[in-house]
Amino acid sequence: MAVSIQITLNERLYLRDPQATDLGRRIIQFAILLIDEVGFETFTFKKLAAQMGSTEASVYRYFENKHMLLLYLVSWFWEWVNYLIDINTRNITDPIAKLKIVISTLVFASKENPSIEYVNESVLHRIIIAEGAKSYHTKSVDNENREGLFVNYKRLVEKVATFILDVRPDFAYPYALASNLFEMVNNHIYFALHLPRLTDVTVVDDDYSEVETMIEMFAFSVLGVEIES
Amino acid sequence: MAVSIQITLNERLYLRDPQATDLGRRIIQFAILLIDEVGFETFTFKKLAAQMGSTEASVYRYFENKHMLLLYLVSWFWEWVNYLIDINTRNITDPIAKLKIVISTLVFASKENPSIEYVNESVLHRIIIAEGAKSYHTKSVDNENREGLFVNYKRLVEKVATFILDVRPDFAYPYALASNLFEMVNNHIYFALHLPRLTDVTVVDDDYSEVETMIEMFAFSVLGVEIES
DNA sequence: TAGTATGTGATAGTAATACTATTGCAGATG
DNA sequence: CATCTGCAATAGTATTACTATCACATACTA
Repeated sequence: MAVSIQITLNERLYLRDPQATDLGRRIIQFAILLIDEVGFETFTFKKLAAQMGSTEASVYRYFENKHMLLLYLVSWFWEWVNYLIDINTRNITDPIAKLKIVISTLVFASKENPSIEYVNESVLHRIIIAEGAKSYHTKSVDNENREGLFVNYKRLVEKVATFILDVRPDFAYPYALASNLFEMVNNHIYFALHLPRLTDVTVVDDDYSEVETMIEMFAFSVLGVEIES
Repeated sequence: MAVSIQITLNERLYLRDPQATDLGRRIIQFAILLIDEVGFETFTFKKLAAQMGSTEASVYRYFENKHMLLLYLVSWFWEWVNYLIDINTRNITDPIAKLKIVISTLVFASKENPSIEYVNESVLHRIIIAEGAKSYHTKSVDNENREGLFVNYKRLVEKVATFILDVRPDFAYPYALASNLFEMVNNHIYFALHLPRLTDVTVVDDDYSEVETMIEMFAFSVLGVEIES
């Protein structure tokens, strides 16, 4: 069952709001599937239009180019994770428990329930893992950052940083630890699948629990907190 | 003064060995400068040839495409770091000291001495920081990994993993910690420069010492080792 | 010394990519 | 009834990512 979530994103990410029209939602839906299938570099608006039974020009009315579309998807994902973390930590007061929930939400994002019909969150998670870093590794980062195109991610990192400070108010690197948790989760899922000699964890049949255990161990030992297994 | 270092790389990275000819070395030299200047996505062999006063077709005789050229540069860089680590840890027996040297070598790689005339290591380091992740975030990772195109990086991670085990033989995640150190160094230098709200460190005038301090703190607290400042 | 392989430059050409512009039409809205 | 919105269709351009061929200089080889 689809819960009605309103994901609010920076208007500069798109030319026309894809959430507002049928074609827009189909663009999002098929873009996720196609990028996952062929990879971001070989993905083109022409191929996307062909898959959707629409035209290249129509897609260009929604997004300036494929990079903006990627930025949109990435922002959408982090805003969604942000929402999940809010829900999952509601009524939780213990800061350590909250941080554990953040980690498990990150790792198991794709398995969560509240969903939007036209977004396949599980496939989108794969895209974030494989292509997410490309969204900010460009010559235009500084301009795009100035225009607020990364706010969703930065806000999320900020939220986790405050959770970290709740655990240890004197910790010197709350933002770095927070962003590192995000990067590490994605990287080690990717490594486990493609470059296993760069990690110690394994992922079999979409079971990411080893990643969760490892990230917890890293996070809490950096924070000097003993956790029971 | 240029020390004669022989950097040995997988032959499948190139069509013709760029280290062996004058044109080849010029390709490497100018490619590093041009990628740094315009970014990898807008970099083309045509522009490179124009800069060098050569032709597109000549560049294509050395590298299959620009992705292979990036793989070459990345491999070259890690092999060079590997060499630096070997030199810097020679005669060091204390495992903690060795790990510290690894971290400072990583952070200050671009400032190191032994250099090769046609490679601007400092600019190359910037490329690795900004574009390095793109070398393995492609649909062809698995094939390229099978062909051994990532061995230099994997061997380096393996070496650091053994250093980590020297510090703490019972540590459960030596490879993950090692690869995370590499990723973290690059990420946080990049964040400090472009997305400062994702980190706590600052980089002013190419001074990466805050990054070094932070990475040391992370590494040794994960390993449960007290370090004096 | 003639012959051949190697490295490079020059030129040309193709298919795909990354767009932009214009027209026209159907359905909803005022 | 007029107009606005969303969308499809068509066309066209500049650039990208190659591939192929030929010519020429040098170097090594028989």
